[in-house]
Amino acid sequence: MLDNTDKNILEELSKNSRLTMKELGEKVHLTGPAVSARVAKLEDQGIIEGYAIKINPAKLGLFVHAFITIITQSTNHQPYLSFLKSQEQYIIHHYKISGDGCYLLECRFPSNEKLNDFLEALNHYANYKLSIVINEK
Amino acid sequence: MLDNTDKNILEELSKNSRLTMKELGEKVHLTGPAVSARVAKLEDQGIIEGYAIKINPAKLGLFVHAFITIITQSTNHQPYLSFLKSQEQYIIHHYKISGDGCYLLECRFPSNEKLNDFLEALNHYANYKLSIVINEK
DNA sequence: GTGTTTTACTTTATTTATGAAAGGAGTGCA
DNA sequence: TGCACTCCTTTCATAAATAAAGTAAAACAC
Repeated sequence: MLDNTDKNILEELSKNSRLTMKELGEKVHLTGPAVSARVAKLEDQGIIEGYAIKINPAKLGLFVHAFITIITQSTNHQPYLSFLKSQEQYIIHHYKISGDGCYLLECRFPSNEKLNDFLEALNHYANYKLSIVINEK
Repeated sequence: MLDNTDKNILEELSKNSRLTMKELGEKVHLTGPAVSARVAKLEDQGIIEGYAIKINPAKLGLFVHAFITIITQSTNHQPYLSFLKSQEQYIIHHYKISGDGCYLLECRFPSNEKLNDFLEALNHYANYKLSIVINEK
């Protein structure tokens, strides 16, 4: 399905998706139009879903990175889900999981105070276990 | 530090980082050169760290998305860390955390079989708790 | 209040990249 | 051998990026 050139294209675009087609072509030993056609194909196949930027969260004042495992008390998750919708600003990802909880939240907060506020509000809807990220890697 | 135009720029680039500066300019009501200068500034400030692609993992055959909480037995984490380095293909993120474990791993595997192989190997170095992602959101 | 500097922008002109079209090389197949 | 298909290159018209110059408004010194 994907040959080595395609894999190289994905790798180069992962590192820098704003390469020009000419630059990308040079990296994978193709001309601009050739690599452009391949990228279009990868988009059509849905392998490339989109193009995004990497933002430094600390520079935006988001200093606290937390994972919160949710254990809902009630079988009706709707109140919890509605609450979450009101807190979208802090939520990066929200996964439904099997294992030690019902959901896993990945969040970023400006401060421990805001995290504390969030947890107090959350506690009306669910129990939780908190993990704070100290470091990546 | 950031005005509304900058926030709009970050939002638009998060949705599509391959916009031309001319298109981006139209969205935030600036000319190409003006928005180009702002983006360059955001890069210099380290707010924009880079440009990446969103890849559909399932289309690359990565069907199993898992979070693994690591509880190391020994105080010497080095064997575990070396083991991880040999398994880089599966690791998306590796966080050092406070809370219910020492580390949190975010991984993607082609299949439950590969996940099982990974866990059996992992078990020589650490205890773990496994959460498998059923769904995002 | 006046003159100066700074900042952020627009306009213009040159350079560079994109994208469409045509053509060629290699592969599979009847 | 001849045909169809895929994937590529080359060429060229169009569009975008970028550098440079000029403008307008705000900040500041005196």
